Amino acid sequence: MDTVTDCCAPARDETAAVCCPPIVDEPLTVERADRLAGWFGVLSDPTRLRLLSLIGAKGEACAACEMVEPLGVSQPTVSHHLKILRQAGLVVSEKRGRWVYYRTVAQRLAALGRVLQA
Amino acid sequence: MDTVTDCCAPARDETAAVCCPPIVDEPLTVERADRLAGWFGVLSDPTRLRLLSLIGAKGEACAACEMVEPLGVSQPTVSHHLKILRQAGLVVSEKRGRWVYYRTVAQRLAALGRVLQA
DNA sequence: ACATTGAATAGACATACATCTATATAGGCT
DNA sequence: AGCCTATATAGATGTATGTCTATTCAATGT
Repeated sequence: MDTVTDCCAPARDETAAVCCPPIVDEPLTVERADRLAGWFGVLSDPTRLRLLSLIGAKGEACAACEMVEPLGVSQPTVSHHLKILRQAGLVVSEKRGRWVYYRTVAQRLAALGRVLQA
Repeated sequence: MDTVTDCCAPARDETAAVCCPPIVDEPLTVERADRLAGWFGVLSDPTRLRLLSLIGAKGEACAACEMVEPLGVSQPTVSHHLKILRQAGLVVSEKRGRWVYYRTVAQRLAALGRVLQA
Protein backbone atom coordinates (compact mmCIF):
# COMPACT_ATOMS: atom_id res chain seq x y z
CA MET A 1 0.00 0.00 0.00
CA ASP A 2 1.27 3.43 -0.99
CA THR A 3 2.36 6.07 1.42
CA VAL A 4 0.38 9.25 1.45
CA THR A 5 2.56 11.92 -0.10
CA ASP A 6 -0.04 14.63 -0.48
CA CYS A 7 -2.09 15.73 2.50
CA CYS A 8 -5.18 15.68 0.33
CA ALA A 9 -4.44 12.30 -1.16
CA PRO A 10 -6.74 9.37 -0.52
CA ALA A 11 -5.73 7.91 2.81
CA ARG A 12 -4.50 4.35 3.28
CA ASP A 13 -6.87 3.93 6.13
CA GLU A 14 -10.35 5.00 5.22
CA THR A 15 -10.87 6.47 8.64
CA ALA A 16 -7.75 8.63 8.46
CA ALA A 17 -8.15 12.38 8.52
CA VAL A 18 -8.08 14.47 5.38
CA CYS A 19 -5.64 16.91 7.01
CA CYS A 20 -5.48 19.60 4.37
CA PRO A 21 -4.54 23.13 5.37
CA PRO A 22 -7.26 25.76 4.89
CA ILE A 23 -7.79 26.46 1.20
CA VAL A 24 -7.43 30.20 1.69
CA ASP A 25 -3.89 29.84 3.02
CA GLU A 26 -2.20 29.31 -0.31
CA PRO A 27 -3.41 28.70 -3.86
CA LEU A 28 -4.58 25.12 -4.37
CA THR A 29 -2.82 22.96 -6.88
CA VAL A 30 -4.98 21.46 -9.59
CA GLU A 31 -4.65 18.03 -7.98
CA ARG A 32 -5.74 19.15 -4.54
CA ALA A 33 -8.58 21.18 -6.00
CA ASP A 34 -9.78 18.10 -7.85
CA ARG A 35 -9.67 15.92 -4.75
CA LEU A 36 -11.37 18.48 -2.53
CA ALA A 37 -14.01 19.15 -5.16
CA GLY A 38 -14.67 15.42 -5.16
CA TRP A 39 -15.23 15.38 -1.43
CA PHE A 40 -17.49 18.40 -1.48
CA GLY A 41 -19.29 16.84 -4.42
CA VAL A 42 -20.13 13.91 -2.20
CA LEU A 43 -21.67 16.40 0.23
CA SER A 44 -23.52 18.30 -2.49
CA ASP A 45 -26.51 15.99 -2.62
CA PRO A 46 -29.44 16.47 -0.21
CA THR A 47 -30.16 12.77 0.00
CA ARG A 48 -26.56 11.98 0.97
CA LEU A 49 -26.54 14.76 3.55
CA ARG A 50 -29.73 13.39 5.06
CA LEU A 51 -28.23 9.91 5.15
CA LEU A 52 -25.12 11.23 6.88
CA SER A 53 -27.22 13.19 9.29
CA LEU A 54 -29.50 10.26 10.03
CA ILE A 55 -26.60 7.91 10.66
CA GLY A 56 -24.78 10.48 12.76
CA ALA A 57 -27.82 11.30 14.86
CA LYS A 58 -28.64 7.65 15.52
CA GLY A 59 -25.01 6.79 16.11
CA GLU A 60 -25.52 3.82 13.88
CA ALA A 61 -28.15 2.86 11.31
CA CYS A 62 -28.87 -0.05 9.02
CA ALA A 63 -29.44 0.55 5.36
CA ALA A 64 -32.89 -0.41 4.25
CA CYS A 65 -34.58 -1.00 7.59
CA GLU A 66 -33.88 2.46 8.98
CA MET A 67 -33.09 4.68 6.04
CA VAL A 68 -35.25 3.89 3.05
CA GLU A 69 -38.54 4.84 4.61
CA PRO A 70 -37.62 8.15 6.29
CA LEU A 71 -35.79 9.35 3.19
CA GLY A 72 -38.55 8.55 0.77
CA VAL A 73 -36.33 7.23 -1.98
CA SER A 74 -35.98 3.70 -3.34
CA GLN A 75 -33.75 1.06 -1.79
CA PRO A 76 -31.33 1.03 -4.75
CA THR A 77 -30.98 4.77 -4.47
CA VAL A 78 -30.09 4.50 -0.79
CA SER A 79 -27.63 1.74 -1.60
CA HIS A 80 -26.07 3.85 -4.32
CA HIS A 81 -25.58 6.85 -2.04
CA LEU A 82 -24.23 4.74 0.81
CA LYS A 83 -21.66 3.34 -1.57
CA ILE A 84 -20.55 6.82 -2.53
CA LEU A 85 -20.32 7.86 1.12
CA ARG A 86 -18.36 4.71 1.92
CA GLN A 87 -15.94 5.21 -0.96
CA ALA A 88 -15.35 8.75 0.21
CA GLY A 89 -14.53 7.44 3.67
CA LEU A 90 -17.29 9.47 5.26
CA VAL A 91 -19.05 6.38 6.61
CA VAL A 92 -17.98 2.85 7.45
CA SER A 93 -20.16 -0.22 7.26
CA GLU A 94 -20.29 -3.42 9.21
CA LYS A 95 -22.35 -6.47 8.46
CA ARG A 96 -24.16 -7.99 11.43
CA GLY A 97 -26.63 -10.77 10.85
CA ARG A 98 -28.57 -9.93 7.76
CA TRP A 99 -28.15 -6.21 8.05
CA VAL A 100 -25.40 -3.78 7.22
CA TYR A 101 -24.89 -1.08 9.83
CA TYR A 102 -23.35 2.28 9.05
CA ARG A 103 -21.48 4.79 11.19
CA THR A 104 -20.11 8.20 10.26
CA VAL A 105 -16.38 8.88 10.33
CA ALA A 106 -16.24 11.98 12.48
CA GLN A 107 -12.53 12.63 11.87
CA ARG A 108 -13.01 12.71 8.15
CA LEU A 109 -15.92 15.09 8.31
CA ALA A 110 -14.14 17.32 10.80
CA ALA A 111 -10.98 17.39 8.72
CA LEU A 112 -12.95 18.40 5.69
CA GLY A 113 -14.62 21.12 7.71
CA ARG A 114 -11.27 22.44 8.85
CA VAL A 115 -10.29 23.03 5.24
CA LEU A 116 -12.84 25.83 5.24
CA GLN A 117 -11.54 27.52 8.39
CA ALA A 118 -9.38 30.62 7.96
CA MET B 1 -36.28 42.24 3.90
CA ASP B 2 -37.29 39.03 5.58
CA THR B 3 -36.07 37.88 8.92
CA VAL B 4 -34.08 34.71 9.01
CA THR B 5 -36.24 32.08 10.61
CA ASP B 6 -34.16 29.05 9.81
CA CYS B 7 -30.51 28.94 10.72
CA CYS B 8 -29.71 27.54 7.30
CA ALA B 9 -31.82 30.07 5.45
CA PRO B 10 -30.21 32.56 3.08
CA ALA B 11 -28.96 35.40 5.23
CA ARG B 12 -30.13 38.98 4.90
CA ASP B 13 -26.57 40.15 4.95
CA GLU B 14 -24.45 38.22 2.51
CA THR B 15 -21.55 38.25 4.92
CA ALA B 16 -23.60 36.78 7.77
CA ALA B 17 -22.65 33.39 9.09
CA VAL B 18 -24.45 30.22 8.05
CA CYS B 19 -24.73 29.16 11.69
CA CYS B 20 -26.11 25.67 11.28
CA PRO B 21 -25.53 23.08 13.97
CA PRO B 22 -23.43 20.07 12.96
CA ILE B 23 -25.38 17.83 10.61
CA VAL B 24 -24.68 14.75 12.70
CA ASP B 25 -26.44 16.24 15.73
CA GLU B 26 -29.96 15.62 14.55
CA PRO B 27 -31.56 14.48 11.29
CA LEU B 28 -31.64 17.25 8.69
CA THR B 29 -34.97 18.45 7.40
CA VAL B 30 -35.43 18.30 3.65
CA GLU B 31 -35.18 22.08 3.45
CA ARG B 32 -31.90 22.31 5.34
CA ALA B 33 -30.47 19.42 3.40
CA ASP B 34 -31.33 21.21 0.16
CA ARG B 35 -29.72 24.43 1.25
CA LEU B 36 -26.58 22.79 2.59
CA ALA B 37 -26.30 20.66 -0.53
CA GLY B 38 -26.45 23.88 -2.53
CA TRP B 39 -23.55 25.34 -0.59
CA PHE B 40 -21.44 22.25 -0.86
CA GLY B 41 -22.35 22.11 -4.53
CA VAL B 42 -20.76 25.51 -4.93
CA LEU B 43 -17.60 24.04 -3.41
CA SER B 44 -17.72 20.92 -5.54
CA ASP B 45 -16.02 22.40 -8.57
CA PRO B 46 -12.21 22.49 -8.81
CA THR B 47 -12.19 25.76 -10.68
CA ARG B 48 -14.31 27.45 -8.04
CA LEU B 49 -12.14 26.07 -5.24
CA ARG B 50 -9.04 27.37 -6.99
CA LEU B 51 -10.67 30.78 -7.40
CA LEU B 52 -11.60 30.82 -3.74
CA SER B 53 -8.12 29.74 -2.79
CA LEU B 54 -6.47 32.27 -5.06
CA ILE B 55 -8.57 35.13 -3.71
CA GLY B 56 -8.05 34.02 -0.13
CA ALA B 57 -4.31 33.66 -0.51
CA LYS B 58 -3.89 37.07 -2.14
CA GLY B 59 -6.31 38.67 0.30
CA GLU B 60 -7.93 40.31 -2.68
CA ALA B 61 -7.85 39.67 -6.41
CA CYS B 62 -9.34 41.20 -9.52
CA ALA B 63 -11.28 39.04 -11.91
CA ALA B 64 -9.67 38.83 -15.30
CA CYS B 65 -6.33 40.47 -14.61
CA GLU B 66 -5.31 38.09 -11.84
CA MET B 67 -7.44 35.00 -12.21
CA VAL B 68 -7.99 34.12 -15.85
CA GLU B 69 -4.38 33.37 -16.66
CA PRO B 70 -3.39 31.25 -13.63
CA LEU B 71 -6.57 29.18 -13.85
CA GLY B 72 -6.27 28.46 -17.53
CA VAL B 73 -9.94 28.89 -18.33
CA SER B 74 -11.70 31.53 -20.38
CA GLN B 75 -12.76 34.91 -19.03
CA PRO B 76 -16.50 34.11 -19.30
CA THR B 77 -15.91 30.92 -17.35
CA VAL B 78 -14.17 32.84 -14.57
CA SER B 79 -16.98 35.38 -14.59
CA HIS B 80 -19.55 32.61 -14.39
CA HIS B 81 -17.89 30.97 -11.39
CA LEU B 82 -17.36 34.26 -9.58
CA LYS B 83 -21.05 34.96 -9.95
CA ILE B 84 -21.89 31.62 -8.37
CA LEU B 85 -19.46 32.25 -5.50
CA ARG B 86 -20.90 35.74 -5.03
CA GLN B 87 -24.49 34.50 -5.01
CA ALA B 88 -23.53 31.91 -2.40
CA GLY B 89 -22.06 34.68 -0.27
CA LEU B 90 -18.64 33.06 -0.26
CA VAL B 91 -17.00 36.08 -1.86
CA VAL B 92 -17.84 39.76 -2.08
CA SER B 93 -16.90 42.06 -4.94
CA GLU B 94 -16.07 45.70 -5.17
CA LYS B 95 -15.60 47.75 -8.29
CA ARG B 96 -12.60 50.04 -8.26
CA GLY B 97 -11.70 51.86 -11.45
CA ARG B 98 -12.20 49.44 -14.29
CA TRP B 99 -11.61 46.37 -12.26
CA VAL B 100 -13.72 44.32 -9.93
CA TYR B 101 -11.92 43.10 -6.85
CA TYR B 102 -12.94 40.03 -4.88
CA ARG B 103 -12.48 39.00 -1.28
CA THR B 104 -13.51 35.81 0.46
CA VAL B 105 -16.06 35.86 3.28
CA ALA B 106 -14.20 34.01 6.00
CA GLN B 107 -17.18 33.79 8.36
CA ARG B 108 -19.30 32.10 5.76
CA LEU B 109 -16.66 29.54 4.91
CA ALA B 110 -15.93 28.90 8.57
CA ALA B 111 -19.61 28.51 9.42
CA LEU B 112 -20.00 26.02 6.62
CA GLY B 113 -16.99 24.15 7.90
CA ARG B 114 -18.45 24.00 11.39
CA VAL B 115 -21.46 22.14 10.04
CA LEU B 116 -19.12 19.20 9.50
CA GLN B 117 -17.68 19.22 13.02
CA ALA B 118 -19.01 16.70 15.49
C1' DA C 1 -17.31 62.02 -28.66
C1' DC C 2 -15.25 57.85 -29.38
C1' DA C 3 -12.18 54.04 -29.12
C1' DT C 4 -10.54 50.67 -25.81
C1' DT C 5 -10.83 47.33 -22.44
C1' DG C 6 -12.68 44.77 -18.35
C1' DA C 7 -16.70 42.22 -17.21
C1' DA C 8 -21.16 40.05 -17.91
C1' DT C 9 -24.64 37.67 -20.72
C1' DA C 10 -26.56 34.47 -24.32
C1' DG C 11 -26.67 30.36 -26.46
C1' DA C 12 -24.79 25.84 -27.68
C1' DC C 13 -22.80 21.55 -26.50
C1' DA C 14 -21.01 17.68 -23.98
C1' DT C 15 -20.62 15.38 -19.83
C1' DA C 16 -21.92 14.03 -15.21
C1' DC C 17 -25.20 12.42 -12.14
C1' DA C 18 -29.55 11.27 -9.38
C1' DT C 19 -33.24 8.46 -9.78
C1' DC C 20 -36.04 4.73 -11.21
C1' DT C 21 -37.36 -0.39 -12.45
C1' DA C 22 -35.73 -4.90 -13.04
C1' DT C 23 -32.57 -8.29 -11.81
C1' DA C 24 -28.75 -10.57 -9.47
C1' DT C 25 -26.22 -11.89 -5.27
C1' DA C 26 -25.69 -13.46 -0.75
C1' DG C 27 -26.44 -14.99 3.65
C1' DG C 28 -29.36 -16.46 7.37
C1' DC C 29 -33.33 -19.38 8.90
C1' DT C 30 -36.80 -23.18 8.83
C1' DA D 1 -31.82 -28.17 0.67
C1' DG D 2 -34.41 -24.42 -0.32
C1' DC D 3 -36.85 -20.17 0.66
C1' DC D 4 -36.74 -15.39 2.08
C1' DT D 5 -35.08 -11.09 2.74
C1' DA D 6 -31.44 -7.47 2.83
C1' DT D 7 -28.14 -5.40 -0.49
C1' DA D 8 -25.97 -4.61 -4.59
C1' DT D 9 -25.69 -4.15 -9.64
C1' DA D 10 -27.32 -3.10 -14.48
C1' DG D 11 -29.35 -0.34 -17.59
C1' DA D 12 -32.25 3.58 -18.96
C1' DT D 13 -33.72 8.29 -18.65
C1' DG D 14 -34.13 13.08 -17.61
C1' DT D 15 -31.95 16.95 -15.66
C1' DA D 16 -28.18 19.83 -14.14
C1' DT D 17 -23.95 21.96 -15.03
C1' DG D 18 -19.17 23.34 -16.72
C1' DT D 19 -17.11 25.06 -20.67
C1' DC D 20 -16.65 27.41 -24.89
C1' DT D 21 -17.41 31.23 -28.64
C1' DA D 22 -19.78 35.31 -29.82
C1' DT D 23 -21.80 39.31 -28.32
C1' DT D 24 -23.26 43.03 -25.28
C1' DC D 25 -22.66 46.27 -21.47
C1' DA D 26 -20.10 49.75 -19.07
C1' DA D 27 -16.87 52.91 -17.89
C1' DT D 28 -12.34 55.01 -18.47
C1' DG D 29 -9.18 57.98 -20.71
C1' DT D 30 -7.47 60.47 -24.79
